[in-house]
Amino acid sequence: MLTNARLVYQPHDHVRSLNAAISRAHEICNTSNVRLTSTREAILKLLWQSHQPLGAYQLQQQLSKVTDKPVAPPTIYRAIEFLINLGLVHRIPSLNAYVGCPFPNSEHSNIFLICKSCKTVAEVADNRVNSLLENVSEKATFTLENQTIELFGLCPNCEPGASDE
Amino acid sequence: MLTNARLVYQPHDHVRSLNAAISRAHEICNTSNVRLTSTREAILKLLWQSHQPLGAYQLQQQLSKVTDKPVAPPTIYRAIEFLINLGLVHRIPSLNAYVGCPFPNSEHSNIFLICKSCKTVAEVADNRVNSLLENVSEKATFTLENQTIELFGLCPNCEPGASDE
DNA sequence: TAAATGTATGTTATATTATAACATAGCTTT
DNA sequence: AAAGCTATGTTATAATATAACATACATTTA
Repeated sequence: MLTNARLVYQPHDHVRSLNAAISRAHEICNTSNVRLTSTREAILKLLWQSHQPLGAYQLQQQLSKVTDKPVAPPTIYRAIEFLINLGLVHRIPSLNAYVGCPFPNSEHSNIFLICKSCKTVAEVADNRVNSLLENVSEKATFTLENQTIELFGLCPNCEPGASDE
Repeated sequence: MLTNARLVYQPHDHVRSLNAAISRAHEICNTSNVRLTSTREAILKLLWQSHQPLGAYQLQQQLSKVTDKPVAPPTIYRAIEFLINLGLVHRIPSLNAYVGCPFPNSEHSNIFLICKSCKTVAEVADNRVNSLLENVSEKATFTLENQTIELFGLCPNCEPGASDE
């Protein structure tokens, strides 16, 4: 099982993990022969810095601050679309919001753990889920192509019985 | 495994299944001591008649035709909210659209099989999925409350190798 | 190096989805 | 029939997303 749950739920070195992730993203773009322009990189950074998913208009505000000039929605949506196509970012449909993918490039099952209290989103990939859903689809004679799994509940920090409360 | 896949994917007697479903809905409302008013019932019928999920503004148009008078968005959203709370209707977040639930009242896992081609949505409930996701959540120390699982692909009627092509 | 081409961004307007706030109507109990 | 609750009507607007066309920037080719 692949997950960023510990990373998300615990304090950690943002700068270091961010730099690694950005290098990784540049590699991925080079491989695909596409450009990680400054706008796209900025959006990706904003998303990776936040464990809460960000909406397009939140990104607009934040990008506008960073670049110190106005930014219009299409700019944001274009960057998001680009990043999603590369698997660097995911959309959380029930929140109309976007998160950086912690393990880009790997085939995975897109399971999001969405905390109802603090809105933090962790991502999990588990092959057993993939095969079970494959099996469920087959039984219904449905040809599965991809999936989005949203789990709502409480993260360890917001769970009433949490140790540090 | 509980599913309406056969019903959805094959021709069937709409009127009969609709009447049964409406009676069922009335029972559920009586039990909960709430009212299935004519607007609410009309919305529910529209959703049950369609195997494609309907958006709020599609429902607005259709309801307006049925009742032969203008209907404003809040009317639709209120009815939808009411029906969702009773478990009679589900929202499909990635489509911003709504479907009638084929097995209201039963605890289930909300697995939607969404056909990319014809947009038809079937629903499946499978306890194995529930327990696996429970397990996945535990491993991430996440307390699971509820979930939405959207599977995208091709329904049997749209699958290239379908028998009746 | 300049023209040609393709890719990315800027800009304006508008579509689509959803909700807030307050007024009116319609049951239901007393 | 008055009071209280639930549901609906009405108007306005918020929040999310895209269309369409103009401009700029990058990359190749001549």
